[in-house]
Amino acid sequence: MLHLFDTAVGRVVPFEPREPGRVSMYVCGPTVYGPPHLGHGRFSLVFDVLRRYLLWSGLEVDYVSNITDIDDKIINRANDEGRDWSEIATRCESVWWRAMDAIGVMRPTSDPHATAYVDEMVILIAELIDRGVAYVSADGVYFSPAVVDDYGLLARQTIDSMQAGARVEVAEHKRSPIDFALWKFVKPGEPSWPSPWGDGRPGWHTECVVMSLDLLGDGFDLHGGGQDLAFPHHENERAQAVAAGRTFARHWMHNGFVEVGGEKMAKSLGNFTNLLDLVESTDPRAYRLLVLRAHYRSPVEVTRASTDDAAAALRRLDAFARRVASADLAISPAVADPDAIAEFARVMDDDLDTPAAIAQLFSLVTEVNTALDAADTARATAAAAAAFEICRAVGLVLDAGGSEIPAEVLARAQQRDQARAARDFATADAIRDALVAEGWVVEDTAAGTQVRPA
RNA sequence: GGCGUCGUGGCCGAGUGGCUGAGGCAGGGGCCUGCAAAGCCCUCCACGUGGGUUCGAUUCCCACCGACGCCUCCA
Repeated sequence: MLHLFDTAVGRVVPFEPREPGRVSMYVCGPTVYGPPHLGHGRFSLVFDVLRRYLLWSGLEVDYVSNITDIDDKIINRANDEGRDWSEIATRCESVWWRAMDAIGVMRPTSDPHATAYVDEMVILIAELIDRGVAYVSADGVYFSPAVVDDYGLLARQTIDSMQAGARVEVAEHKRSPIDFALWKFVKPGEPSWPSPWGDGRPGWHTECVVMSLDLLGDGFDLHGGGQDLAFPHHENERAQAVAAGRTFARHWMHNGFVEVGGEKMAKSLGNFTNLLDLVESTDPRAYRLLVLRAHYRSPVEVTRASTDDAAAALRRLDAFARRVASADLAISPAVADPDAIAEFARVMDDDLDTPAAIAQLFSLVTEVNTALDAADTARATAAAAAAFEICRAVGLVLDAGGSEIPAEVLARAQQRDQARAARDFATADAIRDALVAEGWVVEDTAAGTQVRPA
């Protein structure tokens, strides 16, 4: 059975779905006001891997990930650029999906938008006011988290110790520094929606509460996101749900940061790499491999050197895939080495130990290569099938070649084989040198000269 | 100030109270090859510092040094 670290209890615990055989998960998606960066890419990959592993394990997965399409940052950018806020949101959202597709992240089962849930948010806010845990102030409606007994659960801090913090500003309209806005009254030039307390727009933390509960129901299985979302965002979501008498997420999962030069990558720090820039400058699969090689809770350093390193590792996997393809083995999930599959499941079930799984994958590659060298087809087939199962479970797509090679190039490869057969190595080498100079990788195999793009 | 994480070889990055330590990349040697490439085999290189607990610590505890994160912008 899968075990995951639960932020709410601070340790690895069994992950038991509310409904056997079916997992409901909610992953906090982006606020669409700018290009996605590597940090967005990481959380998307981490939860994509979890989702695929659950699917691979035979479970159904309801995967909800929101698009925050109304927010201060969107409005600010719209004002800066003299555009409509919705235009910013729409454009950034399309860039978001392009980036997700590029790194091979499965589309969510549903992708609710905050603006489509304003009515539901108003209902929740009214409920919180009725219960006396939220109040109307001069500039909006605020929530008092102090009423929630275990507030600070996800922050792993008590309210008192948080208030000792120097950064907490006492906004003039709040009763307590830790209170947060559920509803912000409209200011000139801002988009707004009607509410019983005045026109305005929702605060950030409310949307995820209504959307997750609406689409996944009370007591859904897992709520996740980047570590910086644990507090305040998730803490505040949870506080609202609890205060409204609802049962919220059963399990909380947060992934570690992407770092650059040992420092967190963040838009606010201005040290971010645009996700699309990364996938355009290197093999997009390299980022997935890089993320898989680190444990999801550890920070991962992403530099040109580390992506190049991952790309090089990928070349070994692709070479393996090509070799298996040309060996014409009868590969299917059914013939996968059961011991290898059991070992893979064992390490993945241990808090998603993808580094161990990747290590195992490379061991299987070596095993297959050795078996093929020894013409041990049975061994090679079982190990290769297991390796492909691992790849499938973590969403790693290997390239077994098969791309279109121009007939003219194939003709020259044939000429080279003829020259080699005639032991005319000068001609053979000249042909190879010419092909290499044109950007082809040339390899000799039992089946003759093989050519593929470099 | 409060809370917390981390410090592993040339690089990335796992892991463990003792059989000495995943994996990848890079480096060296060998096998294979007409020569290469790919592949296989072997190999160099590590547990921040100082104490403590222990028969034994890289792994547990304490201190220190250093890095980083959260304390309502943040994936």
